[in-house]
Amino acid sequence: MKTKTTTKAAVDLPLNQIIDGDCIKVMNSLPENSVDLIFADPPYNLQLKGDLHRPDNSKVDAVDDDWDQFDSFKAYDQFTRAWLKAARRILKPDGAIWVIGSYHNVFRMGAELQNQGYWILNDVVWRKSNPMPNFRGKRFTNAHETMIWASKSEGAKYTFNYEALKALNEGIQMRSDWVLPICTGHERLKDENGDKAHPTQKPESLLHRVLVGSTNPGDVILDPFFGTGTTGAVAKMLGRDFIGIEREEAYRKVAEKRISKIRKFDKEALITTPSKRAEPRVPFGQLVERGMLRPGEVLTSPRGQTAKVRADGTLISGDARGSIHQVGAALESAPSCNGWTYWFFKQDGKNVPIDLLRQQIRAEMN
Amino acid sequence: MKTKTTTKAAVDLPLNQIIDGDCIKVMNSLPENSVDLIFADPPYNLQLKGDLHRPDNSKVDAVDDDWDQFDSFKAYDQFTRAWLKAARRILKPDGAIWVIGSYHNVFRMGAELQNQGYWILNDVVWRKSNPMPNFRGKRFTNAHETMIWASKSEGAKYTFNYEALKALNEGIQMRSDWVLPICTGHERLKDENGDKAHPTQKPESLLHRVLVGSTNPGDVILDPFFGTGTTGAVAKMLGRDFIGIEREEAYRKVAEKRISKIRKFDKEALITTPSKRAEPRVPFGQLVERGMLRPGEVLTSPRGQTAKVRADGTLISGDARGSIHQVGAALESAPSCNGWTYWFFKQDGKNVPIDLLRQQIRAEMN
DNA sequence: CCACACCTTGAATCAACCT
DNA sequence: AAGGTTGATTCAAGGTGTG
Repeated sequence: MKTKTTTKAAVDLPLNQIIDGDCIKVMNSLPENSVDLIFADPPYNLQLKGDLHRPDNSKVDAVDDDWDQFDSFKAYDQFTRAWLKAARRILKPDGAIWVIGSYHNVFRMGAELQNQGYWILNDVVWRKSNPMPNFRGKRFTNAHETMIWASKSEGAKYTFNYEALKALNEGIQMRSDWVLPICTGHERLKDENGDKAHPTQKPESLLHRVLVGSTNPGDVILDPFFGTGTTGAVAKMLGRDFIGIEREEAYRKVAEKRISKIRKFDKEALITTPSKRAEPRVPFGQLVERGMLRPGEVLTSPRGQTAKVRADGTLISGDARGSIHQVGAALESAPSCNGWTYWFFKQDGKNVPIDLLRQQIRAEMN
Repeated sequence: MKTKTTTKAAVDLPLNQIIDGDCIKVMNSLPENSVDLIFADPPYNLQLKGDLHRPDNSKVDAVDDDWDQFDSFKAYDQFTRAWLKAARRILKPDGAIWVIGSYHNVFRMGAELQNQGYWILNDVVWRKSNPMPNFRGKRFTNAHETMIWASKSEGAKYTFNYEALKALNEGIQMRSDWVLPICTGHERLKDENGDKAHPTQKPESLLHRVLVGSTNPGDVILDPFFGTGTTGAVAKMLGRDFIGIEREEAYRKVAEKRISKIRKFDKEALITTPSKRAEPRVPFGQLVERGMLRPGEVLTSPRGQTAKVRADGTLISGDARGSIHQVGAALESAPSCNGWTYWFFKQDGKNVPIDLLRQQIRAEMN
């Protein structure tokens, strides 16, 4: 662990409190070079138009809060510039910042970080294991959000707990893409009506990884858009100090109650063993995309049936078309069929089951 | 498949060629509103101390202090602005663009796309299954790159082959994170010394997914940073036309040789799963006219609601009367309802959805 | 008690066509 | 150009209820 310059000012910080007010004004009132890490989850400026309904006609509870409304990109940029500047002033020279966003706002934040002299260390993708689908089938499922990790300036001696992260990842170096579920179940805070207390509550697992990786016990972590306090809760668990800023009273109240119930972990409890993953699913289409099978290539079955591969990973055999499983089932007049073991392709003059190709892909993934 | 406006200019395009020159000048020499898709993999630059060229080909001085750093971003932004503007002019109104980059440049590209009026549809993460590790253990393994998919403007009718992508993904909606290996092995092009011919050759699997998903056969795809021609190679395989622009002769030569060896896939293999919207529209009244349903016949819903068919192809159920969709929506107090799948009729004592009759009519039409 | 079916929900720039 | 009509469209978790 590296030693850092401790400024005299640090002792005057309002630690482990949630401050009421506009984050820019509050940050400007704090001493410069005084916090170790900033985690910021600012409004995304979603610009949603009409209502969205699911295929079952239920209505999606969208983010339509006032705090997410901006008049233009120009207004949003001005806001971003101001809070990033205020944040940079209070960061210690070897401090760092994390910001999180979606394609609506993250490009503007990233560009402004660079403009102000922050030094980007990584962009990290939070891949959601259970995202909301795209109901109308008009785009790709929006299945990730992007975080940017940056030091205060180029050459700064930022904190990176390489070994701890490697341990979190079963002994393998931590990558820039993290698969984590969204915040649901008991962790999701509810208001007195039983509705979600905050529309965009982040999962504690996300903050856990951020704080274990880029802070040390005793560090001061500031969150200028505190919301219902995930940053504070995880900081407290992990033996770090936090400063929260939040202007909505309802959110502050929920956060205070939440954090008061948190107990700091025992030191030994800090390390968790992640569970083993199931075998990853490999879509047949990937064999086509990757050129392991060519569109137009003919597959054969044990009973001599044939089918032709199409560019989208479906098969065609006479009138039957569909997935490897569907076409196999149709040809056998069976209710179902495992296409992976049913279909063979020619390799060096021999018939080989396509499952062999799936095994190759799985081997590469590990 | 939707029909698009075909401009007269399209016939004059230099199709399936690699054009020598600066991409901005070349794009400016092409007719406006003429290409369906642009795929761009521009220089990732930024810290390329001295390697950066302005749009006029003048060289940017080496940088080491903050002021020059700012100058370097400024020059990169100027370059980005210029080529994105040239690209937008030649895009058809319903055309789209894909750009790919890393955290060094992608935030600046994304912000500029938005500034110019492009409408971001998704950011897509290419998650590399075999990235290069971070050897020093100072950061997260840089295991992904980011692509941005955007239409020319808000409200444009961009191409999205939802069903084909879903088929590629084994029947599950395609997400915004794609796991694909980097380009290695036989696919990786070598020069005469056996070294890699291009430092950042993209895998064909990546382009396969992009082109299957966002173009149709016969579409024109332009790549302003053609390199060794992955875009052209995959376009040719998939029965699309391409236009490549590349100013390095060595890359052009490698690309030409590569593409000449490509064979287009069979027509049958190129057909991908069509969207249901593309099927011909059948008015419900036709079922009545053709005697498949008789006026007075009673339809039922899954929840036991009933309605009577009238001679003009409308339904009546209590006070509700109107189309199959309107009456269904009224009975369910829903904002909308697909009457084809909501209503059932009796056939041989069994309840059958009326959509079956529509399918019979459609089958006759072919 | 378990197994299984069913219901709810999540930072969303989510329609196309005809009159 | 605006407004009305047709009709296409969802995945993974977690919680709840029933047999």
